[in-house]
Amino acid sequence: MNDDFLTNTTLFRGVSSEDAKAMLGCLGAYEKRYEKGDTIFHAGVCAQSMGMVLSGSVNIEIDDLWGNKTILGHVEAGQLFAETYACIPGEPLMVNVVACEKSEVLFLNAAKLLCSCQNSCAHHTKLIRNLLQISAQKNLSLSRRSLHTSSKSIRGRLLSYLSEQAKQNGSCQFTIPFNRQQLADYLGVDRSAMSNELSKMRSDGLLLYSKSTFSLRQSPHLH
Amino acid sequence: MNDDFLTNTTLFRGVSSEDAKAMLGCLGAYEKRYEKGDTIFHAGVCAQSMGMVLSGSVNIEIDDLWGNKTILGHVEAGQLFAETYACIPGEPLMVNVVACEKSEVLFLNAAKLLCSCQNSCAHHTKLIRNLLQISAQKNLSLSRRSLHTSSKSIRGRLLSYLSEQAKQNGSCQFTIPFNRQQLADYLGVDRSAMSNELSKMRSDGLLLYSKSTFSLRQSPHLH
DNA sequence: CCAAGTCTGTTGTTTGAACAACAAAAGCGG
DNA sequence: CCGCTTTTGTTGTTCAAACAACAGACTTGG
Repeated sequence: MNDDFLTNTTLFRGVSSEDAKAMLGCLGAYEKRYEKGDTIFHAGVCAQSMGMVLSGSVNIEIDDLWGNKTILGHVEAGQLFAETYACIPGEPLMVNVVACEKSEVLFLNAAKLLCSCQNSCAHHTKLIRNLLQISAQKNLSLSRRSLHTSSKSIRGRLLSYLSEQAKQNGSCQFTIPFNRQQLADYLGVDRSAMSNELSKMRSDGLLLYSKSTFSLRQSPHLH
Repeated sequence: MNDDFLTNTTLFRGVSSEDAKAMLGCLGAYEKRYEKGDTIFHAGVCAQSMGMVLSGSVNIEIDDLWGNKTILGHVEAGQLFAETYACIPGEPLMVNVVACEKSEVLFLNAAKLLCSCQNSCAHHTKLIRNLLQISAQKNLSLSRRSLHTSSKSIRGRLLSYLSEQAKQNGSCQFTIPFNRQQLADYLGVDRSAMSNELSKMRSDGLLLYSKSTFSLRQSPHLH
């Protein structure tokens, strides 16, 4: 792990690099590596720890009884996952956490983070404040997915998602963190139907793309 | 407001009734009344305050460009809304908050709650911890909706939602907080198609219902 | 470099859900 | 109590998306 990796994460923002490292012991931290496709947390278990992605990235997924996979979110280096469950001890996960690629994860003991131990860690309060921010952000990203899946048509969902990506990147050209199957799972539609719709949208002059890089044309707000 | 209303809310849990009341001034609190259907917060605005439902209930909704309404959640007396936006100053709401019925709302200034003013309010830290819990819970309820809308069929969505309601109520018979239109908006399906599917499920012997009260039969896990 | 596997795009078929329109029932206010 | 509004249920039609099957492009590792 890079020396100032932690200070640049949202969780440790405002804590010096040395202090952050010192806190790791107090938080029962340990690292682990995963290969692409490995399941880091299985739905149903109670997570003792929350995870911070050190490298690579992971997806938050729901698999229902009928085999549908739904991707709720994508977590990149520096970000947390399962912190929700960490804040509600005893709550079983309703999602799977799966490595998108070769990844390293830092686990932090949730109980230790939340308890107000007065000993070594003067920064506990800071961390809890940061965690509140992170939780609120996660709320937004869950709401955002609901927004993108609120349209009943594939085209509507694609436009909703893609125009937001463009906005987030501050450019009409951008690369998304999903391949076709993952994008389909995120938007809750069939992959082949989605590929088909993308073609139509291209021939309608709405956008260009190759692989995971998209380029939106002038009027993505029209349907 | 009842004398020990606040102490029984998740936000003020652990704070005495007197202390809670004393803090209200510090939090810039004020009350407001709404009629059924009134919009409390409009999407796009930046909420200065978060709301606590004192009586009645409100829905969190998304209206997309094509007129689809999606209900993300239902907030009852004692619970908060817009606290996500309170934690991320400057973030515009992507949802509408609409009164489900005649309701009273207590607004609390977000900035004042989050700042660590050392003056009167010794309980700020407590409140922030409670807010973290609340945020995590809201995360769960958003994830839960994603779970219930992950099936592509109306029946699958209904079964997912209804079996969870049964579990939450600890009984096969329970009353849901939605009417048909609201349930359809929550599950992201057409109301009439949903009514139709409910009839079929009844004649298939899966459940009984009248108005908003349902009674599940033995095997709600089959499709 | 080649072979095996993965990812993406294409097409045709089928189906389930949206939609529209209406009837019946329930709730509400005067 | 009666008329008006809202809610719920029913039916038929239409259409978009799921599904299945496949071909070509792209990766990857031996």
